[in-house]
Amino acid sequence: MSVMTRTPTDIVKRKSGYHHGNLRDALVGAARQLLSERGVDGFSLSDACRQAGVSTAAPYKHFRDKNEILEEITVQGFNDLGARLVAAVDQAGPGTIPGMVAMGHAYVSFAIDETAVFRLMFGQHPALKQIEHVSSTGRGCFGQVIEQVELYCLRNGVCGDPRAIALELWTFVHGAASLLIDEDYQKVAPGIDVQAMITSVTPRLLRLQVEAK
Amino acid sequence: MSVMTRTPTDIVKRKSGYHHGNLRDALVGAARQLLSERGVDGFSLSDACRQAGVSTAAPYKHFRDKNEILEEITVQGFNDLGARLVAAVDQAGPGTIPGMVAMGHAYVSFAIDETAVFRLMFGQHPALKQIEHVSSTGRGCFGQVIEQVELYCLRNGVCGDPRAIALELWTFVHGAASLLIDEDYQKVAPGIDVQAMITSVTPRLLRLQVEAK
DNA sequence: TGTACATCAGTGAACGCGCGTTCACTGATGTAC
DNA sequence: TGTACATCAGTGAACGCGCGTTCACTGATGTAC
Repeated sequence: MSVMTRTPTDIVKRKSGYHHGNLRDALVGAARQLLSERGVDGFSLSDACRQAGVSTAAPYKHFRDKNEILEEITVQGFNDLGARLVAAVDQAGPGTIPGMVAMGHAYVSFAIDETAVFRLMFGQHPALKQIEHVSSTGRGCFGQVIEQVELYCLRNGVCGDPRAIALELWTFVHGAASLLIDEDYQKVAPGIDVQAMITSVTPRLLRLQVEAK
Repeated sequence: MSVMTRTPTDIVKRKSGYHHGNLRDALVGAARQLLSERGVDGFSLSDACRQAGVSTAAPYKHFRDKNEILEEITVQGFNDLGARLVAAVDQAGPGTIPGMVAMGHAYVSFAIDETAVFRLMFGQHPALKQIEHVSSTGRGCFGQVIEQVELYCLRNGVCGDPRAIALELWTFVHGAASLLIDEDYQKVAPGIDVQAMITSVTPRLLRLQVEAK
């Protein structure tokens, strides 16, 4: 039965009918796919096994438990997001407003492309929050935003606290991403162009520290 | 056994040992409490029955299924939030910046006080989003924010589109609430004063439409 | 005021389900000789 | 090059669990007479 449901990809990955060859990665891949299809709550380890064409006991040769797979996916997510942010700002111009805007756009794009992983990273999965490996990766991810704001402040003589500005940008962009993927905008502003809103708001948030009060 | 776990409140609610008297409300109350203790995912209808001191079949005399209870709680949540927003702006001054700030503070306070319900209202519970009764209540809730922004714009001669400004305010404040209740700030800015951040950002978002570009 | 009866909010036992995890096992692989 | 063997990534059957929901039932309530 499992032979019949085996996809070409699986066959390539397998070295033989018995040993999978790369089950660890295959399971993470299957989990990511199911996560994005069914959402965090609809995801089960058993499904991931079925998808990978392997018995439900097999994962325990590679992972402590179900949470360890989610942990790995979450850490990968923070690394992916971080890479996307850096790539975006590097291309659009570090220390410039377009660079900051590009980071905001990249954040939202990531949330759209990897909705389930995004929810895992920032949503309420209490077990994951406590794992040092996960939260330190997340911290590093945010650190890159601060660096960029600092660079912007230096170059443009903005006097506000870069950390505070970074938190404001993050807050806005995270709100946009959340309301978008949770489909809350749809009720109220169906055709909203979130990326344009970010383009419009970012420069204001960046320079406001100057003219505030 | 269920007699032993009955709380004084339950006894007051009961008219006799057999008929509960007010089971519908009692179940909604129990569900809300369990929701806030254990979160949306940890909540089960069976637990709510246990809490109400009633068999697991009893709810089906009052609700179609589990989702109908969650639906009721969500609608209540939108009404509560709407009432809080109106009360806040009325007290602080309709059409003024302090009034708008007060609405933002009230939004975040609601998320803190009613975290689980907040997640139900805005998070990913696909079944609820499709129910017209739920989404129209949510729409009404946002409508009040727009009204306030319109009033502000009228009084202060702001030329931007009130709807767009309201969306920006909502986005920021929702991001703040989300990052706060999901404990994402803690990793990165443990002592952050979110309400102060809203106080600081709101006036800027409100007048920015003027000086944009 | 007292009795017969319809109503319907409760009971409690049972159901099928899918889950995460464990267990003793099997068989492919790669290494030592 | 060929064989013996240790390793360990897989199997598949089973487990206990709690869930949402259904079922025939029971007994308290309120109404009609």
